[in-house]
Amino acid sequence: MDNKIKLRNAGLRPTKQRIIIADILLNGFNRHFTAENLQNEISISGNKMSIATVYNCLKKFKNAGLIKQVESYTDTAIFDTNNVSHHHFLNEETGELIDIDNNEINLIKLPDIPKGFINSGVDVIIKLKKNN
Amino acid sequence: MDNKIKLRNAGLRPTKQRIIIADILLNGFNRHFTAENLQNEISISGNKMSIATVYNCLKKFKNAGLIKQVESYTDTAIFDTNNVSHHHFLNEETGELIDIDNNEINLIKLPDIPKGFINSGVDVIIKLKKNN
DNA sequence: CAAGTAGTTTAGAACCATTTTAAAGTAAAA
DNA sequence: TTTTACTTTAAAATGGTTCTAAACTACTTG
Ligand SMILES: [Mn+2]
Ligand SMILES: [Mn+2]
Ligand SMILES: [Zn+2]
Ligand SMILES: [Zn+2]
Repeated sequence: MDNKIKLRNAGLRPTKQRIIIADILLNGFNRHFTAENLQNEISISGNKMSIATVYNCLKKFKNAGLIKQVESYTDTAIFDTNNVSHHHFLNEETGELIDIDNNEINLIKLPDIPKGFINSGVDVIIKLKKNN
Repeated sequence: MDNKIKLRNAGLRPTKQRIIIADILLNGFNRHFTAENLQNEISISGNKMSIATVYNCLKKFKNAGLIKQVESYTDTAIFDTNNVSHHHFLNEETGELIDIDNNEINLIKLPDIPKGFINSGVDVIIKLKKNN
């Protein structure tokens, strides 16, 4: 595999562990996974890796732009006295949320809903950063 | 306060603790907060409540429709081999995510961005539930 | 190649938000 | 009033993630 080279190009040392992970992840098929998912696949591939290393590698891969992490917006549970359906601005610096009325947003084009499912709600988050 | 009545109408027993929380939360001003935020405000109001009770009450309030919880989509960190900006379907039953290309979604109307900030990215999550 | 050094891996501990446990307390029902 | 179901609580448990610090390994320099 040229995953060794992919790692080098990304500015990462091609360690044994990183190559194992690159072989699993960087094969052209996109997927979502947790650290634990990945550790299991590493086991299945006949290797063994500490969970700390799995997290370390994922962080490096992410910072190098090889993968992304799905944004979560909230480390801790956030409650909201506004119990009407609405969207949010997210101040990326502070984590503060600001309500957006549903009628302030208009989604003109929606993707086809996967067969067998129905749209049960759309959430829009507009991230904010300071203007200069 | 008629918060005792509000609680009754919501099908909740108006305990001392629930009334303290209702007095803080259900005053007509909307806000976002964590369990810890609320516990602090309870202290400031001259009362004392265990964190377990704060969580218990928030869960009850939520199930009764008095407040909402901001959705987080992920209890655990989810990584994504698709490192191009994109949106997601969320299977609410399983937590599974499915990619949506950015060009599959068109936001025709956006709210005014708060003064001093710029839009640094929009995330759309379309929740899915089983059809029938 | 050495030898040095900077970066990496690891087991295990720590962290911390949230949930569970189980016992004591309280509100509503009978 | 007595009973029953529900609620509160301190403390322990849980579980994902990060930290610690020691062993290891990839790269650099001579
Ligand atoms: Mn932590
Ligand atoms: Mn947990
Ligand atoms: Zn809100
Ligand atoms: Zn994705």
